[in-house]
Amino acid sequence: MDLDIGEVARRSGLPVSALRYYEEKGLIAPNGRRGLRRQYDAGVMQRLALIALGRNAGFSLDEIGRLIPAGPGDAPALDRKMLAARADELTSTIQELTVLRDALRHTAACRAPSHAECPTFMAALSHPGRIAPFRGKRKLTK
Amino acid sequence: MDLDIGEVARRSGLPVSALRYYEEKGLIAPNGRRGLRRQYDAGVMQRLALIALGRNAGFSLDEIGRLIPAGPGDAPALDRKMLAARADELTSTIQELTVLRDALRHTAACRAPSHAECPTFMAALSHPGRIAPFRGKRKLTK
DNA sequence: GTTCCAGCTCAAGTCGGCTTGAGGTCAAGG
DNA sequence: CCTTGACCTCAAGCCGACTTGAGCTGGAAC
Repeated sequence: MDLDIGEVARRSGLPVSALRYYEEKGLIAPNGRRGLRRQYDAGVMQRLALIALGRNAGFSLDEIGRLIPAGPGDAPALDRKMLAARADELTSTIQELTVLRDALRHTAACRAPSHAECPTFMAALSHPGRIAPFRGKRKLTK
Repeated sequence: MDLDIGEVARRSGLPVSALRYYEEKGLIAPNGRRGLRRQYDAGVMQRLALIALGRNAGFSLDEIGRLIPAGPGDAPALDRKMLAARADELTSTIQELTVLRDALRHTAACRAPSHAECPTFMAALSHPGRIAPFRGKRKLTK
């Protein structure tokens, strides 16, 4: 029992335009068509979940495409190396965010007359190498 | 002893084009000009550090502009409420990323013949509400 | 049999954060 | 004097991930 694109949109929370876009990018594909209409089988939902997972992990759609080629017989074949690498990156991202959050929290709470006089704040400011933005493609996710 | 834009670029790691762009957005301003050339005082470095901090925390340049108006006498006046709110958001972002990283790591290591047979993987997939992308402006930072 | 609705295609637009390019200015050095 | 190099302005372009709009189709309901 196949699903109309609208139904997939409803179930996934993604706009139909995004679904068509994903198709264009080769991330999903309808089972076939009924007339003009794309018909999806229920498995697409899992694939979308997987894509979302990837997006949340900071992969671009192109990377996701490389990461989860539709394996033969529909089980996505994941690239374990890429996953492990991203896991490591996430670890350092998490680390940075944690430092940042603590600094933010402290700064918000700190009652020094001027932030310039708060050592925690100043320490966060002079944290080495933090001025130039990440040059990576990490995005998380908009 | 004032700095040329090129010197600021060198010290901060930011391209000059980005510095001019920041100026256009009202985030930094030269001390004055010598001929046509912008001259910055050393304090700009701290301000850039602050901006970088904000970007890393996921604020847009516009938000940063609102967050750190150049206080009277050059000490930036931070909006403590906004900071606290973002700290809370960071906490949940961190939480999500941690779950994700663990799932990734596990998936990479897992030797089940197909990922479909790995319960950890499947659990990550069906984690509720994770399909639709965040609609916020969070970006982290590119 | 016409009015709808959901779907279709293709091209163009949007947004943030810059970058790039063309063309101009200016001080210092050979 | 003329070149070089660092800077200047302004307009346009770029990237990813979609969205929007115009104009079309095809089945179903009245």
